[in-house]
Amino acid sequence: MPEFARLPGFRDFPPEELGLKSHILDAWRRVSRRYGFEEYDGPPLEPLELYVEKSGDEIVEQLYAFEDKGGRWVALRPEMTPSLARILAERARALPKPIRWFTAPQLFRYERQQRGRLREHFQWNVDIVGETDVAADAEVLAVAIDGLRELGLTSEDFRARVSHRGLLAALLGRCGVREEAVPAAFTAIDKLGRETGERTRARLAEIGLGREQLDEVLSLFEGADTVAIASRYGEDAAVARDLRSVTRCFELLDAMGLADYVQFDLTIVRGLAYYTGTVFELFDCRGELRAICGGGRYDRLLELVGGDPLPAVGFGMGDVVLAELLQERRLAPPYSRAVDYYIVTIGPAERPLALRIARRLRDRGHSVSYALADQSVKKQFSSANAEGARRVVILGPEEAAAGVVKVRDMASGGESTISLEELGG
RNA sequence: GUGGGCGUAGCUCAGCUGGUUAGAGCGCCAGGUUGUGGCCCUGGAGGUCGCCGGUUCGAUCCCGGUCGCUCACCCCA
Repeated sequence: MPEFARLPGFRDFPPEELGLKSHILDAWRRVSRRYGFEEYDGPPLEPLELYVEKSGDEIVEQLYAFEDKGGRWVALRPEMTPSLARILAERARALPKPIRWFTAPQLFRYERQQRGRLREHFQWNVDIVGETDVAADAEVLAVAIDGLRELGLTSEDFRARVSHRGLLAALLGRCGVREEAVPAAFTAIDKLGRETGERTRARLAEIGLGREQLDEVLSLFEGADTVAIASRYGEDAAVARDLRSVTRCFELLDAMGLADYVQFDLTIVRGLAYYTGTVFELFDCRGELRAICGGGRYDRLLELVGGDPLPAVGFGMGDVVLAELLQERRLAPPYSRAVDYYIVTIGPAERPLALRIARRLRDRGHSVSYALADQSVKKQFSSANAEGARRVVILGPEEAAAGVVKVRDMASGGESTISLEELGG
């Protein structure tokens, strides 16, 4: 087979494959700009240190890292947020707040590939920096939702599940979970629904929860909505504060007409350590695919990377799972080629004139193709058809002598004779 | 990193419990004469049957290893 095979987990994008990816990235960019976000980018290769302490163990274990010829340890970027943090550390002070930035970089991870998870993908990142108000949380959620709506998906297809880490931590505290045990409890809760109830109970028991505490913790996730939580734990100041934030977030999304797309779900935790407040994930409604999108508020990260303290909220959405969902719902655009004109010459004598005509058409912005080698007229028409030509310009000795060309409309088959001046302007 | 399934032309797949020149459809290329596409007809190219080794008189078919793909686990950006 091929002597030079593709690296595992990497994709080729021949034209018929590139179409879907471009469709997705184009939609992302349109929606970003519609919300007033500006695009940025950074280097695909970064110093390894940028990730080793900020990104958490899982990411570091899966880094594509190596030593370069200058003896520097470098890594292909596995996520964009550290680069964003560095860029902002340099210039955030001079930027008007809030900062609305987006990007769609190609990211890399060294991990065995599986469905929806390759070693390389394109990830849409949208962030609002410099705004603590929960309106910013609602805003980025709306961008994520609109990104999917722009591609034809509806509330029948996907849903955003929204939670709040501060709220969950406060509730766990009320249930008797010690502060140092909260991260472990987060991990256990994150797995709710993905593994058996016994397994979760065992995990929670391991961190020192007694039977009653355990039952109370689990009851938090059994259909507990914001109203139920408020009535039961509302007297707790931290719970009340974060609950107000969550409630307001839903009110804002409702006002934006997106209530059908969001639901409160305390089991959403997210793996990354740096999230501080709102966290959310977008899933397909059938639950067949892994999360389409994940994000949240990370108010401490930018100062950890060496900048000023700056609150931030954002999300990442990958192209791989999304492409699968679009294909399943038959929302992927069909592959097609198209060219405005294909010039057919009857004989080699007409080629110079054909090239002059092509020049004029292209200068006016039309796309033009033609056979590069002399071929039969039949073959040229066949190629015109294969290339999706809307019109064919036919140029033979008779036309050349008369200073005209024949133009055939490929869809209707109708032909007309027009002068060279008329065609070339 | 762990485990399961798969690996035959560019693509989708056949190949009857191992037996001589490995097939089909689609795609591609060339024709169906002299200035016209999509349909149709004819022909052609293209495979060391992923790779290495073993069993056997003989292996695409059985066994082992390896690589790749894939699904799940782990974990999740």
